[in-house]
Amino acid sequence: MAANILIVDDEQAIADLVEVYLKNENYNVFKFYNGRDALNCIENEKLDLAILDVMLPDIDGFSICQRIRGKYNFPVIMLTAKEEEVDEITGLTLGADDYITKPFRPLELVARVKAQLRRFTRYNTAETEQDKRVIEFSGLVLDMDTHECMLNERRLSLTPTEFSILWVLCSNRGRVVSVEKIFHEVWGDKYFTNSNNTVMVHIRHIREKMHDSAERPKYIKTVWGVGYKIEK
Amino acid sequence: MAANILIVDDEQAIADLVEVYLKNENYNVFKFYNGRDALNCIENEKLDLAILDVMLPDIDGFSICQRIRGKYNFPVIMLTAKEEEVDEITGLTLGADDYITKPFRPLELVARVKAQLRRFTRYNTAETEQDKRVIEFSGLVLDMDTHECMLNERRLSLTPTEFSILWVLCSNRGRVVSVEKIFHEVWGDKYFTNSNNTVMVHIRHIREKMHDSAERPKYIKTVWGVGYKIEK
DNA sequence: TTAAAATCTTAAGATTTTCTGAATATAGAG
DNA sequence: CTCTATATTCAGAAAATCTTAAGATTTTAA
Repeated sequence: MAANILIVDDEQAIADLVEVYLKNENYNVFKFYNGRDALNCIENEKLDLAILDVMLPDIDGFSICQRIRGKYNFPVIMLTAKEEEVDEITGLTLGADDYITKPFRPLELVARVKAQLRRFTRYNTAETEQDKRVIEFSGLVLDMDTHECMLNERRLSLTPTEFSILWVLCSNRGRVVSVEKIFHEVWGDKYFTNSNNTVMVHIRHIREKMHDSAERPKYIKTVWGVGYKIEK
Repeated sequence: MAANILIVDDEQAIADLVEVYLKNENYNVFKFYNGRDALNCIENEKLDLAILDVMLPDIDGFSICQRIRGKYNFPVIMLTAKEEEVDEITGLTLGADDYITKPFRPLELVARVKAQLRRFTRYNTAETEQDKRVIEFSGLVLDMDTHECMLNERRLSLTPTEFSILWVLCSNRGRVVSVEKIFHEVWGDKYFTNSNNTVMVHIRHIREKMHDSAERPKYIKTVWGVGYKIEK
């Protein structure tokens, strides 16, 4: 059975985005644009995790978090705008299990959600490849927590974007991943444009660091007309 | 029971085309040329999927998508024209489950629709031959996701068009497929002309890669005056 | 706060792959 | 044998991908 997740953010675009990515992972999503409705949901639904924006027009995220802590026992992830960094410590001490600063990568959000759910054994049962925070196969090791990447004992220093792209490719290995999908996963929809080759340039850089070549690639293969692929 | 699918596009030709292909797959199609009528349909019909053009004269696809997200729980596929201004598109595609850029192949559209419907278990029950994304029989394996093709353990590297044509032949195996039908499936009606032999050339290339010959073909047989056929 | 470094994005052009149409050849039907 | 449908070949056009580099932006360090 899928976990029930609450998302509250008065920025509807953010809440909607989060909803899409969570639904994509087959979670049940309860979405609200204000604190009042969220509190109501908390009382009436059996939740497994809550994602709360700190700044809400009516009841702020901290208060909601405290309310949850008082009566329930499920993890809470706080969303904070970059400018509110001062409050980070406060939020944590008030009992949030994790916090994410906006803007965030869908990939990152989903990874954090899974990490929190994992702490509650109920959802440990069928851990798929996609749920892992460390990917390791044929000489390649990727660690989502540290963003470290090792290839045959050699350490590749990847930039955040490069790491994210490689992560997407690796967590879908054996399958072809379209450029569109990479965009979707790494940047999120709102940065989507049709006419740029940003992904390609990053792929190029990753290949370079892997000592891989486009013409006869050992790792990242080009599937013409479809996308990129890493062999199983 | 067949799924209910909404298609909205102010380019009537596109909407009509999509309608034809979806009806061909026995879906119930609700077709509209503007956003207002579409919204009305969303409220009154029990939909299973929506295909929305981003640029509509009255209410844009993005708004419709948000409206759906807010109240319902079915997948949304967005249609975007490649030529559309980047600025217009940025931010407009938020929240869709998949994207297809125009022009697209009917085959591709149908495949994406099925992929989305599959995510909703309700329609998993009676998966027919046509719904599959992998075709496998007598030593031949075609994978729609990766565009990979294996013939007796040997890997054929087909171009996108070649793959599409072979897919059409295989998914209709045992039956003769006319050149016109191949055109219809792979390119869509509007590109159909009688005065070229493009399909033939592609068939030739496919046969070559299969080590097949026209005079005594093992796989793709020529049915004089009718079309091509792959034995069951 | 400012400067330096790292990273990201964009754009233009090069390269590679794929598609198409024309010319010509071959094979089957009547 | 003739007519027509299908096959073959190939070259130019079109499309997708790759490469490079410069400028913009963000992060880090002083």
